[in-house]
Amino acid sequence: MKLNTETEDRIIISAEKLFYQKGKAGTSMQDIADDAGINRTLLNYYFRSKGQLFEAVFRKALSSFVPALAELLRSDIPFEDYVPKMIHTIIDNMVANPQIPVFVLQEISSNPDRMHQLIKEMGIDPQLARKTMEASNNGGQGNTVDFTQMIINLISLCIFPFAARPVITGILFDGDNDAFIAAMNERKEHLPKMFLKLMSQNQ
Amino acid sequence: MKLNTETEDRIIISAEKLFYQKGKAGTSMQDIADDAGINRTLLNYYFRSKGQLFEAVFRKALSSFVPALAELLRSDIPFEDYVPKMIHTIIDNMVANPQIPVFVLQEISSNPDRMHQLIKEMGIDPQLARKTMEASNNGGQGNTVDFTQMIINLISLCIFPFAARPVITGILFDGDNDAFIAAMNERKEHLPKMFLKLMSQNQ
DNA sequence: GTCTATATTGTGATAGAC
DNA sequence: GTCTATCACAATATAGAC
Repeated sequence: MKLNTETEDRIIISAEKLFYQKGKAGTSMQDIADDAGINRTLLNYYFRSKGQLFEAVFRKALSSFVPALAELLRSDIPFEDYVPKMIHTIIDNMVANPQIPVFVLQEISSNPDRMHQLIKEMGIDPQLARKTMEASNNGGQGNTVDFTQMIINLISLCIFPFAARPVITGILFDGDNDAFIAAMNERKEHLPKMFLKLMSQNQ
Repeated sequence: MKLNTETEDRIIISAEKLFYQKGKAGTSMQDIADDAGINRTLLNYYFRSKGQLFEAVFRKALSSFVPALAELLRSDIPFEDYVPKMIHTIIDNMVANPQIPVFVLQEISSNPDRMHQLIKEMGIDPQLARKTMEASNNGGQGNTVDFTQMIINLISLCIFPFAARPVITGILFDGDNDAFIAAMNERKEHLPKMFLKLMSQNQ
């Protein structure tokens, strides 16, 4: 087709950059147009409204990491087998797009009502999730509570450091962003070891 | 003094509520005035500008949990001794104010340049933090790397669940917010046990 | 301290020429 | 597809009456 879809791409790229950093309300259509180097009205031509443009960016952000999380809940292979794989997947995703966690969490926090709808769209069935949790937990003494906590631990350990990246880099790595990234990559080995130790003791 | 400072308090209360949920740009002065049930121009009378009102709210939010984190980095008692205390302190703080993590992280993400200034104001010396980390780590084989990771783990495990509260409540607790809070309180016992196991094995 | 009125600028969105 | 011109409205902020 036309090579002119280039314009649409530039809009998306600039919109992502600015929405990620400043949020929806903190970014004006003019800001995006300026960043993309195009006329402001073209944003309306391609996406009709700011809301629809934001929606496109938000969905794209979700789709970049939700499938991995959904698999975590849906999979029926033993928990300890896919923990290392999940950790690698999530952290690699976060290193590639460190701004997404805060962006998504802020949007969900602003519009909590969306969660129901989003959970459906993401193909996550809470009932199934719970069933999976209980089933996977058959080895131990039936401590299902610990299993729920384990999932919370897993995503917390993988995602939070990126949500708090400026803080952690500033305080623990003296502003050195490369050191932060290196530490995150180390975590891909560090965290699985941790989980293995915990699980070998727990059952 | 005058009981009329009541007005100022109502402004702060409404501003916190709205800024926490919708962010700075997502909240208008009119929104705050309406929520507080007062005239819009009174906001300017008391705080001069939206920026200064936001600043007051932001500082107050920081001061609600930064001291605890600062102590975590500054303290010279052995790591394993104050881990349980820190976990209790942080989680209790988060239960009382679950919206603060996203609020603060979003603001810092929007204005990363502030970090330098904030670190100074919070009384945290990165050099001292590192020294403390290395000193506390004298028992083991000099694996300082793991110690940095441990601190990241500690704050991740305590704070992230609250940043992702709507997501976790929606997916893991079927929308039941009380169940979420209960799980968070359980974590005050669960997490210290976890850390004890890890540290007893690590050295 | 609290209100009304107003100044000023910014914003999202559309119509219509090219 | 891209631009200019324009609209309606919302936003922050201030001046001045009470």
